[in-house]
Amino acid sequence: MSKSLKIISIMTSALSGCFLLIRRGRMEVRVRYAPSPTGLQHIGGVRTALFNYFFARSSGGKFILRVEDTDRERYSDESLDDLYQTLDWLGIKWDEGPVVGGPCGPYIQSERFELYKKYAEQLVKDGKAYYCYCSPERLEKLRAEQVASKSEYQGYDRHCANLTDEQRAEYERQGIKPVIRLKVPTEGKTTFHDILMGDITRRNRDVSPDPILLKSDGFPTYHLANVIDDHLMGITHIMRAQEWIPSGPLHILLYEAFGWEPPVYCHLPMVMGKDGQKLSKRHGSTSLRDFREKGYLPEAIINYVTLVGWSLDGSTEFFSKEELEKCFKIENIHKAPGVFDYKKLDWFNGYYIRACENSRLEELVLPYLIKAGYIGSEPGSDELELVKKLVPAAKERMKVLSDIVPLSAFIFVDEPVVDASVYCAKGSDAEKTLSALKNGAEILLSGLKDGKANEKIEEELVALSTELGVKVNGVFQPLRVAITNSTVSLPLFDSIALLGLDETKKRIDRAIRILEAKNE
RNA sequence: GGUCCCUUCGUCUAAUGGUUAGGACAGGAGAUUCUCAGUCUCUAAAUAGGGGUUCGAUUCCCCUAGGGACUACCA
Repeated sequence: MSKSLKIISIMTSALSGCFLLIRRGRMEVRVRYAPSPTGLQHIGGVRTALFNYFFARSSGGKFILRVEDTDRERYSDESLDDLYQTLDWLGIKWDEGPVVGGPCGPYIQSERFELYKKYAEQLVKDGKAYYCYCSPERLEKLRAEQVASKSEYQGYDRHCANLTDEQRAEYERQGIKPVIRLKVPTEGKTTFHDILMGDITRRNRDVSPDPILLKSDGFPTYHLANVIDDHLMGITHIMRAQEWIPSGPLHILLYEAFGWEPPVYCHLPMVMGKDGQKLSKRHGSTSLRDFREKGYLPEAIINYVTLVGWSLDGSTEFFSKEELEKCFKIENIHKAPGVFDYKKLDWFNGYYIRACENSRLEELVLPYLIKAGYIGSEPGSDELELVKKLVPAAKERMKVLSDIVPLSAFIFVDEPVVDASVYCAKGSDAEKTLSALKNGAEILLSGLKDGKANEKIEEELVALSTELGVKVNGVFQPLRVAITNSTVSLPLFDSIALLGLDETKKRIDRAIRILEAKNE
């Protein structure tokens, strides 16, 4: 297909898309998530995606994914992969966009390359924009001077706003590739409406003067591509982070220059770190990949992230994706920025892990055990059996899936505690500890061999503690340290079941030897 | 510097003119006859400050303070 044909097809498909909207009688909600694939998907972006997605679903509209890959300097394939993977992992499906297509495609801006140029040139023809030949060096110098002089007026000095034909021809002869800049009016003011914030007005003289629409490489800047695509794709509501508020008036100016009706705006409160600054790497993990790798569940991320800057009624905490698809309301979005609380996310994640079906949890936990080298990369049936026993015992102790590794380490890595004092519980002494270990082992091992119920054995151990004149833990602690090599562990009977009787006996005998050597 | 936005417990938030200002996380105390976790109970903790309007302001208006964002051939 030739380039011009392709443009025509884009334009007509956009038209038919719009026609579809109108034909439904009532204006259908169409929102979009339009990330730039220049890095990994992070919490802030995902929250924007979620809000758009839930708003679309709850209002019976369409959720569109658009890839804004106009910055070829920072673009990476990895980022694009990560975008798809992340949305897929979260279970967010887009109605129109890359891969699935749609009536307003293509949905990847680099594939619409020629389109933007055409619109930008039209603006020049209409006298709404102009070619600028200023070098980056000159602009850099200009900026440095403005900063140094603390000038109230900052930005481009409109050096090329009124070039004569001769001047232009001369620049062209020199082979300078121009950019196209929008003529921002110096008089008057521009207002846009935000659902949350109300009307936001800015004097045109305060709008950053004459922003670049088309770069010298022929790619559009964000402002141009964004406005054109939002219009052609029939976007009705723009939900994006509040950091975009300052460019709102500029976008309105662009819509006016084109003679288009601007959509409704809804600027989302930002997600901050503990120090009140925009959330970033130095606050902790921000990329979804990080969270996925550490073992956060998608339902926990969705639940918690949605609750930063949104609430249903102030008391409902747990929301499934499906529930949010029904009850999400744009009016319940907050104005004020919110701090991302890692602890609360942990709490949600622990909750969702506990709510998880054991069979699913077994599968989720497997990669972590494999990565730790605890089980083979293709686990055998005995290994799977072990995991099956491990999961219910470890489940309510996990905040993230990777917690399975420290919780189960005692099974796979045997590093005995050689410090005798560790075996001794508070209120006990070396002699009683050794005695508790010996007698306790006897009760435990023979009881288990005879198939006695755990509760029965536990009773006998408690009786032993009374006999020795120590607290219950005075009996359990030496056994626990002997068996799990730690004062903190899974419950004793679970630990033994995971280890097997032979290994348990071996470890207890060893501990007895350690304590005896010490007591001599 | 300029422009714009924001302001209820430490954190996420509920209450929009009349409540002992509610819930949750985190914190503290206790219970659960094994540690840890979990669960349960209890507890401490807020309307940024100052002016108005009003019989009455968390809620409406103004000012101040604090915080944030933007001010690129990045989005």
